[in-house]
Amino acid sequence: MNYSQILKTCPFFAGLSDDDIEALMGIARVRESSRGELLFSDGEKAVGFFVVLDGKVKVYKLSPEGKERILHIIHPGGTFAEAAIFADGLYPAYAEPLQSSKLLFLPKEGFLNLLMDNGRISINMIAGLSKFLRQFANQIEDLTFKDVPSRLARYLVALSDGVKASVELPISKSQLASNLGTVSETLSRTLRKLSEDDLISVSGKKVEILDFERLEELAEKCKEG
Amino acid sequence: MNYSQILKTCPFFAGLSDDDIEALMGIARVRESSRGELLFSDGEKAVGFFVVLDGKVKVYKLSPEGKERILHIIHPGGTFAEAAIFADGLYPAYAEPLQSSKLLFLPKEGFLNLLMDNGRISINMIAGLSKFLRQFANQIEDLTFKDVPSRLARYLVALSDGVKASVELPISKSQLASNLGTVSETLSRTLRKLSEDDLISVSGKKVEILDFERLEELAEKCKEG
DNA sequence: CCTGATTTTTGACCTTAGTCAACGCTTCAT
DNA sequence: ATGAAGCGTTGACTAAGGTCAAAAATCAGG
Repeated sequence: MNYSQILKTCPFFAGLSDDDIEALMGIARVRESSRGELLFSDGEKAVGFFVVLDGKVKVYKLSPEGKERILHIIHPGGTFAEAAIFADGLYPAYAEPLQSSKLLFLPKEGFLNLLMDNGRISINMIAGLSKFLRQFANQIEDLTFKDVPSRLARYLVALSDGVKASVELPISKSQLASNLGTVSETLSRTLRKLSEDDLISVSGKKVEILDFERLEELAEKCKEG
Repeated sequence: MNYSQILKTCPFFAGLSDDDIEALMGIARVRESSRGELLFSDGEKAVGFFVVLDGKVKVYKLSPEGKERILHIIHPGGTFAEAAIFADGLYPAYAEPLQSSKLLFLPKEGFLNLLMDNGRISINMIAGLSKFLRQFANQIEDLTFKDVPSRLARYLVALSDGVKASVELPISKSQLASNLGTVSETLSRTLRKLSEDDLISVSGKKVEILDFERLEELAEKCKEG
């Protein structure tokens, strides 16, 4: 199977010429990793970054008590730890697959050389980082301005793409809780509350959106708003 | 006065050759702006980004009720909105000087062209974005794991550089509250509590650190930890 | 040195959401 | 089948911190 094809579909490498892709593949290594296997730890020296070809990876921080806070969930086509090989050369969090995954590993050395003389790749990388930055700014905004019901509503609206009436949660509810900055108990209660208000109906991982209008309204709403 | 000299001292443009700097200056425009003057708004089309030469600029989000949450405070040498000209081409927040400031404006068009064929500038930019990303990840971590006293302690420790026994708050207390993700009332109470515990002593913007040891401990500590 | 404006502090109150603990439901391996 | 382990749900309790309102302190002009 041809990994170059997969690379081309991934936003991080969009718009690259065949030569560029070939250059990238020249330094990349494929790596298979199974659920729960630690890819790297917070504070570890960063030797390269990853592209998810298949599967799902969580990137998370750990509190001293061992409670985890998920920063992102990376789906196929996404990259992670690309910021680490710059900043201070240390991985900033933990990473581990949520299921068996196929990854592409890009070693720091080779990649930096490539960047030096390929403006296209650099600009893509910059654009990708900018998007992350945007996401994080939104998360911070949410954490300060929105309560759990709003954050959940926003998540569901985003997941539904503004159209689908029925969505499937791509991750477990406790993972979702961690990603929304809350705990599973609260998420559970909140899902129930939204159900009781006839905004959604939940059965397992399947969530029906009953009242898109009001759900979106809730997503926009702020604390005490 | 020579702005090139200032550019060279600023991390974003570190390590650039004189030619690079000259190229940058060729496309840059100097702009003076006074306290409270809106530089750009959330959602506005991004036509370029800024370097702070002198003064101080706040970048913030607004809740629908008009409450502001400060995302960063930019000091001289710092840049802002550089992510905006990529991501989706819109400014992601509001920006306005906290005092009369002198800024350098880099227009999007010219800057992108420069990036295309200057690997050094690209890599610097990538490194800068990575650092922001790191900061944001830390903020998210803090908001989920740490309570207000810890966040304040961390802020003070950072401000003191681990040495100075006495620090001067560079911004007003209500601005600081917003930056720490809380409100001025809570910040006020927290400062008082830390004073009563003899960790610090406050008078106006001047904060004496009385017990560095315990303050650092508090900064590390987590909710219920 | 007043005076009006802004910032900071304080007090009383109340809501959100986290903790702890218990229990139901699956799934999987022995 | 039967524990064992993991996830999800529920209830009772608690505390951190936000809101509102008002006093106190600080600052800037005239």
